[in-house]
Amino acid sequence: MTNPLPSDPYLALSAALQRWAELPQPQWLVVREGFRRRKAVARELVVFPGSQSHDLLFVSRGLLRFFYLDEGGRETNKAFVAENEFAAPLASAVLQQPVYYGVEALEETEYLSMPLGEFRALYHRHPVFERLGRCLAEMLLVRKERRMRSMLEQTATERYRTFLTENPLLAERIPQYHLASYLGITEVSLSRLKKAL
Amino acid sequence: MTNPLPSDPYLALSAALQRWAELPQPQWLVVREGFRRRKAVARELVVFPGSQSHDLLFVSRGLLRFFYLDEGGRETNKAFVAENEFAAPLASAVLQQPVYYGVEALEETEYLSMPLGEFRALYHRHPVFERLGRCLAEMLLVRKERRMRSMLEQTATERYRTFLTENPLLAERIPQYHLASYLGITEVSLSRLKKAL
DNA sequence: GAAGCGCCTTAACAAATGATAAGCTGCGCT
DNA sequence: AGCGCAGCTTATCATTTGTTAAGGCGCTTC
Repeated sequence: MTNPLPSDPYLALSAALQRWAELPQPQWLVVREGFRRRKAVARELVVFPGSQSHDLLFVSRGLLRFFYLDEGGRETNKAFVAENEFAAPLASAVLQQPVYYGVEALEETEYLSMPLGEFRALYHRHPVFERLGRCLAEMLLVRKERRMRSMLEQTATERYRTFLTENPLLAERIPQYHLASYLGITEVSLSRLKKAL
Repeated sequence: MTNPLPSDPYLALSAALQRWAELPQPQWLVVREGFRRRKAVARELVVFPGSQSHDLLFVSRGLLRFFYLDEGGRETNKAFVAENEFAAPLASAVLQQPVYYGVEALEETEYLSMPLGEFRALYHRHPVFERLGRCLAEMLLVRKERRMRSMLEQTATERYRTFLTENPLLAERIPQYHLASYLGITEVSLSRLKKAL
């Protein structure tokens, strides 16, 4: 049985943005205009690696997997982004490079998408947009900082345990082999250290 | 023989900021007022791990080493910051937590320091400060993104080679065992893979 | 129910890395 | 010169992780 009253993704977006800055109605309308509503079925490729289009994403339902793709064709999971979370190829945009990762939907996913160039152009229009941009960058930084520290300080086993405690619900939605890649090990190795409790 | 005309660190700071946004004279003076000039001798501890004071740093001469300190007392190098580079415990400030890393001068270092809380308070005073804050966060994000990708996709050997090609001069200023820690391996292991060319 | 597929586990072996200890080298100091 | 120390290397062995291959389990599809 699905939710009989599906919440408006734009409502969720508005709430998320308001947590960063008080967004006056006129400016909110500009943002709302920029974001397009999109859907992806499970296993659908949302962003193709090497894409020239940079999009700011906001997931309202479902789960996205972000992955690097090396020359050998091997994937390494970079992040998982679920409900009410943002994602953006900020580094690529700043450096004016094509997006170097791909995005795949792990479940049927509903999300909002706005060209990052368009969003960044707003910075010059009104200070509140600049603030949103700062908060976006800071949020991404905090996320990456936590991950970086975890990778440098912890062993694979510790990283796994940490992930489970911090994302108990999310862990059940992610296939083991994708989680392993995210933790920086192989599926076999993860299975092994799980057995060792 | 030292430089007979030592450049003004504030001049370097101004140039660095101007690269991010056109900073009008009055606002520049506010920033300049906030930054204090400091020096550290080689091996001096600039920031003690767990410190409650969050500082925005700008190195004008020398080299700083940023390191995590785990419960067992073991250090892991998080970053090296040299001339004309910024560093800031943005994640800690955003989450309102004590700084979870330490900073040590690897050489005699001259730097400018401003309380991060003071800097962030400026965001509400003028849009140009907000822009500087955004650019600061974006820069830190780009730096961390590159590092993260390198850690996930590359082997220790590849990371070492990459570091050498991208920072040939810096590599010679960093002791091997500190570089090893930065690369996520031990000093012994680095020595080993160097021999294997 | 048989076949196919996705996901997970297990086993056996190879490779990479850690831990510990010992020794080498350059350099500053007295 | 002799000493002490910091930084680097080397050797040895233990541990972790990767690789490859095989099989199990549940689910869907025909």
